[in-house]
Amino acid sequence: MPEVESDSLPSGSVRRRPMQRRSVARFERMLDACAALLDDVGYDAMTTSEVARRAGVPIGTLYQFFDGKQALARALAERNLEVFLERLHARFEASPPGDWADAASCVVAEFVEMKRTVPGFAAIDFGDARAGKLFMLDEERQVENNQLVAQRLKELALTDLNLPDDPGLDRVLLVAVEAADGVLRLAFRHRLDGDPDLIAEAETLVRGYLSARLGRIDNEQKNEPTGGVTV
Amino acid sequence: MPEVESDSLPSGSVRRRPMQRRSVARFERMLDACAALLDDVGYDAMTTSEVARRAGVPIGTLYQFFDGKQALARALAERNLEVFLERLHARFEASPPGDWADAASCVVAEFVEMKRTVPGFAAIDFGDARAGKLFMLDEERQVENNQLVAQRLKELALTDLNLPDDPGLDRVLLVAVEAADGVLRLAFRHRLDGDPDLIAEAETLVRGYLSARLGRIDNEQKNEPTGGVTV
DNA sequence: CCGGTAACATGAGTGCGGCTCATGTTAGGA
DNA sequence: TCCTAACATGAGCCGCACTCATGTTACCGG
Repeated sequence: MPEVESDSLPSGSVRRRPMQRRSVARFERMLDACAALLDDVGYDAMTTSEVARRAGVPIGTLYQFFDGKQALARALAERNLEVFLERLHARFEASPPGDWADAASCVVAEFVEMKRTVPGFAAIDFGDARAGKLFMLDEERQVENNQLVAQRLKELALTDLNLPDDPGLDRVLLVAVEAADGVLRLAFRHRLDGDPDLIAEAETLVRGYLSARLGRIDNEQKNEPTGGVTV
Repeated sequence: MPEVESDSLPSGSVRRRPMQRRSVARFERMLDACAALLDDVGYDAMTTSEVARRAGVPIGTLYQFFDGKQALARALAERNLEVFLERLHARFEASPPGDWADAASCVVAEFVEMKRTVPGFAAIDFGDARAGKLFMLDEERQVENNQLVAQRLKELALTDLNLPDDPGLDRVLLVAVEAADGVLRLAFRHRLDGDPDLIAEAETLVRGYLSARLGRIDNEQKNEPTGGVTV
């Protein structure tokens, strides 16, 4: 019988979620070790046995909780996504953006902050499509990666702020997330702190796209539902 | 085919380039087998021994020409990049685009055509950052992936068409390529022929960005050298 | 307090796939 | 015709992801 808490994280990537208190700490330690190792040597050179060694658990224990190396990274990415959404929530409450473009700037800023401060986040973030299968939680509907991220961002934007909904909003946000993610990953490839020019460019790109697609909130032009970007 | 051709491909990813005629055919066969296998099972499930088997060569021969599995994929990606640039050149000659936005549409169209017709291209294209190290040809300057693609596209656009150059053009093209690449990969993730809505959206995204950044050719506004996108 | 059961723990071992290397064969020039 | 370098070969090595048989601890009903 369950000793403690309700599962806040999606459990699609873990083999067995710790039920007793003693194993909860080990569970987190394994994720921490994974994150540290990702920063040190990268995903390919990371070995599961080294993760286990750094976490101070035998290799068998690791495989009791995670389906494998990829699932381990996925679990870390899921934890990071929750952290990201929490931080974004706090940022939205501190100074609520007025339109989608400003909201996009918030998202970019928080993403950059995560890259700079959260262990393992620079090496493999929740949008990372490494092996093409992170976040493929639902085999049939194939919800994965940035699609999930975009979904969560939409919910956050529609509840926290009450930005206007829009037909096709899902696709627009998905495209924006995918594009920004690519440029931002590029910005952090060669510089630990991120290339500021490329970061700015990512923000410009997504702001321009969202403004053109969803319109400013002050002059809401709801005509041209599927029209092109008129720059 | 000449006996000994000048190396048109960058040789950074091959261990030994075939000098004698007999080995040239095998070289290509190995790349073809790699491409077919990528389509069949994907990169992770692809084994070098199976590539060798399908190409009809012993495993040792494969490793005489390629540094390893990753280098094999990289060599294929390099070959695909050359094919892509040739096709793009032909497309430009057939109907030359007038500005950067139209040129971008050409690039997107040809990229989609490649995804649909070239074996292995859907699974791993030249912009694919699988393992994060494709096209890292130059260890010191770290020229890789889409950075190289953007470079080649710039040369092609400035020579074939004579579009106006621009300060910061390199970065703008790099961002455009990275963004479009991400969205297009998404478009082809779940549909062999590509999601037409997402393809259209990728085109919209990059057209809008380039128009805002580089301006239309008819009203060339060279003011605001580093200014934001005014949508 | 005492079993009983399920969660938890352990690490030697297995299978597999990337890659090597010692040895043999062919091509092309002098 | 011989010599050298390019080419060819496949059994085997090595490292790593992952398993499994066996043991230990926590929790609960009685």
